[in-house]
Amino acid sequence: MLSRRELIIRSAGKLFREKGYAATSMRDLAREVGVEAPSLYNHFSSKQALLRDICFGMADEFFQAFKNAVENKTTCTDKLISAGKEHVRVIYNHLEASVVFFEEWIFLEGSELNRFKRLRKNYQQKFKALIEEGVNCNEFRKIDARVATFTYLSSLNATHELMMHSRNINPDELAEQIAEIFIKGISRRLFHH
Amino acid sequence: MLSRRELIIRSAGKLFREKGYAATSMRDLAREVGVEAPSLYNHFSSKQALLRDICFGMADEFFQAFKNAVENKTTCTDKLISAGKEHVRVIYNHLEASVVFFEEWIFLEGSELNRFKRLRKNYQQKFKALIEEGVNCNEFRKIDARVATFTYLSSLNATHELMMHSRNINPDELAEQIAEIFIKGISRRLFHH
DNA sequence: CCTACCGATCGGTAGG
DNA sequence: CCTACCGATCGGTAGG
Repeated sequence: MLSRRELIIRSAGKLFREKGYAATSMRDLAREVGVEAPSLYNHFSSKQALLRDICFGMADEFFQAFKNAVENKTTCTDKLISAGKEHVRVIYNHLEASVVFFEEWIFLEGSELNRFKRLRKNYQQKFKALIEEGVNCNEFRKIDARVATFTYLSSLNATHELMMHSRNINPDELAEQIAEIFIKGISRRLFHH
Repeated sequence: MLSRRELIIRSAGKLFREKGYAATSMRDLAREVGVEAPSLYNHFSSKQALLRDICFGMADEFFQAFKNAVENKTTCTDKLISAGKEHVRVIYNHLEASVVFFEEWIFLEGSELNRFKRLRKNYQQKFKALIEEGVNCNEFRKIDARVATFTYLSSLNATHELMMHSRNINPDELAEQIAEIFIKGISRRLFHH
């Protein structure tokens, strides 16, 4: 059973993804939920608070997923593959909210915007550190870690478009294909399975 | 010298990127241009018409760039590298408008939205065809061309974020690094320069 | 959770 | 290119 609060936040995620944060009115959201607009304010103090909950909730998911991904893994290659898989699985499990996380966070206001940017940078940094470590220990060739991080993460993030159009896609296989291209692309040797 | 029309469209591109289409008002745009809001309607029939011009103008740029990129190239590898470079150069030359092209096209209305989606699909298809051809002639290994296309294009598109933050980046080098990772990642053999 | 309503702002038009 | 202005819609509040 979904609590009312949970229902509102999911509906907001759906609408923010479909029409964008700015173009979604509280009346649109109320209609989707099945109440009158002012009733929403019994659960959330503002439209901004809804966006905040979605964006930072997703940030938590991604950080948790990364942590689970890298434990019990030894090589940078394995860590990067696993982190990629977990990352895509989070997107798959939250197809609407993840788009809000990727594209609507710019509507966060004031200090929350800065806090969000820091979290995002921090997350990217975790991937970058793995790539740098792999370069240092000769697992990967000498590449620009910043560019490689962007390459990998943007490919992983783009999976939401693929998965949105065909829900019966397997997120694990998808992540594996992307990871294989990327890892092969930065490896010193040919890649054997 | 920029015509008034050109100035308006550039200002619109800047604001649409910064705040999004829906959150940018014609009054915001008028202030940026230095006129009163109603004066804008002497140059454009509506806010929607501005978005239309930016989105389809950028589509033209990308198609033209692709055409230039592949002529006089023989292998799929060379074509993909060259197309990647030209793609990134278009982004570099139109840093604001390209973000509108990537993220604000969802606010296109009615038949224009469908026309835009078709163009976009068509452009992706050109990359996909190169990858499929490369697989067929054994230049690349047996990969899912759809996934590979998304991987490559999303990495190339992400360069706008990198270039926005440091304008003195070299778009050619950036594209080359991404292309090298990607081509190596899908190649049958090790890649030699 | 609702009805009634607020001040602000929106895209756009009329008329000059 | 401007001033004056339109009807519609916005996020949110008061009060019950």
